[in-house]
Amino acid sequence: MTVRTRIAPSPTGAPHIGTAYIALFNLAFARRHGGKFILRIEDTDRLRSSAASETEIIKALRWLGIDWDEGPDTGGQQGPYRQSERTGIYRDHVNQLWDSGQVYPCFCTTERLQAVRAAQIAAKSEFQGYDRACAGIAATEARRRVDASETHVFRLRSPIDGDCRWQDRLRGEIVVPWAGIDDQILLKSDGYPTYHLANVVDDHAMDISHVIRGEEWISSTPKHVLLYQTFGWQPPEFAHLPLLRNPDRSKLSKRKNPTSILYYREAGFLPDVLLNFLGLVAYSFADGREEFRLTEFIDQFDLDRISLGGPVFDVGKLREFNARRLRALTIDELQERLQQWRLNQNVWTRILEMAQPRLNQLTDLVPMSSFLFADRLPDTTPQLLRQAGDETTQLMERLRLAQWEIEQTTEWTSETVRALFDRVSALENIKLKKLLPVFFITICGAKVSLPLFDSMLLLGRDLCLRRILYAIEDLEAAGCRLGKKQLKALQSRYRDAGSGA
RNA sequence: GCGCCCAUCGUCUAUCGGUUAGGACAUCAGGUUUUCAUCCUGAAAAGCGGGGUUCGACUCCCCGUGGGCGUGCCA
Repeated sequence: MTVRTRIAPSPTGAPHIGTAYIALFNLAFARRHGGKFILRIEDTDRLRSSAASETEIIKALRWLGIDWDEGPDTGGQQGPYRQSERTGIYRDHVNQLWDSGQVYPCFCTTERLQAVRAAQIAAKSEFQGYDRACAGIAATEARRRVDASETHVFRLRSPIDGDCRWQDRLRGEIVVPWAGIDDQILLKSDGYPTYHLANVVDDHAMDISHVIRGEEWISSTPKHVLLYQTFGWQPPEFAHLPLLRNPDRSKLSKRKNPTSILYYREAGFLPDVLLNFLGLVAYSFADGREEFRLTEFIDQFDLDRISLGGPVFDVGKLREFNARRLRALTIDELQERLQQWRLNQNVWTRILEMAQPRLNQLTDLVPMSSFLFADRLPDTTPQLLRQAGDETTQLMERLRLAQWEIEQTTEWTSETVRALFDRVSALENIKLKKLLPVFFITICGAKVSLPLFDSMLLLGRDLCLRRILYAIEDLEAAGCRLGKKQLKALQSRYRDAGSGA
């Protein structure tokens, strides 16, 4: 059997460090066994998916040195590799199951579903999920309503008793009672497939032999196993990797850690070090080696050596690995790395264009632009407090709004940066000019600096986001915490303004 | 609530029934260095609890406990 593995990111935001982690193990396993590694874009969420995010994910993975044999950008025999371009395939498969009665249209409204859910929670019902209200609608009646273009989804009939069992490569047999699994939606009312359908159909169509993915998928594996059964297909081998964790052991999240791969690039981490580090969480070499290149990782890779405890992503240890690698470089190599990063002619030209009108002596240049080459700035709290005066609540709110805005922005251009600050100033009902000093301090470290938006472009989205988060962190430590209610109110104000997703 | 997954130093981990429980990062102490950093040496630091199985359990089983994930027309 030919080994074929895949990484299947959803392009709904910044490229996530967890994607790289799962990708690395899939890549290594495929290469180790002379197989193929595939990139498939799971853009079935029409609302949240974006082409910009897909581009960023591809760029980020390539920056790390992760390469795939087939994918939306490289092509391949079993494409297309973007699920939005395969909707016809999913539709055909659902129709096939509809004909055989294993799938049925469901006409329940979102409101009814919410009500059912709320009632189940209120009644402390053991079963929580869809009540199968539409499962009993007569076939002819269902057909008629669908033909009449009544809004509907398609659901898969699931067993109501017995157990679903399968072998996980790393965890052995997993047994899940069917009773806890409801009739899953396969096709949404917009005609797009859900993850479950698209994933199974594509893994089969693309001859994926091993599904190596995050632990968060274990609980939906029965749905996938059921789909393979229903289609009469041989399921792939499953291996569920432990999830990366925050220091508090919750699932790695952007609120508590930098999770964007781009942050690590912008903040001066070497791609090979980051990849090396990712190969060390949840995994160890049989000979205890801790420093390695990708080729060495592949050569010795053994899927069964993965450990199952959820590893904390320790940025401190990553930094130390990065330091060691940096120090081991020759000066020429170091220069090369620096140029690849940000210290190059092109960037300097852009800086000079901004700096020239502000220069009195040549000596002004480097101090003036040093913030463009830093990760964390010296504590900006005193400056921010001075700027805010008594209005510290407002200050915190503005930082939060900017944070949320940046998190929503995947395209990072002068237009989008400008637009996000326009939205914040509209939301706060003040002029942009009045709003910006706070962000000059947060991003540039001083109220007086090089132009903010262009600086932000140079720094990159995720580093700017980090600086805002650093500022919030520091201010909170200084006692400027927004109350739970205040934060909630701000959130709903933000949502109502229509900026949020 | 229900279901599932997991459990060794603070953190990442080794150990696949018999070890003084090993390494790495962080921490601390000492040494080298014009400062600092590097570098070297050393120290402190762990088997969640309770039952079994066994001549012998970190290792296998069960029950607790703790953590995580899932329970979406998100993936």
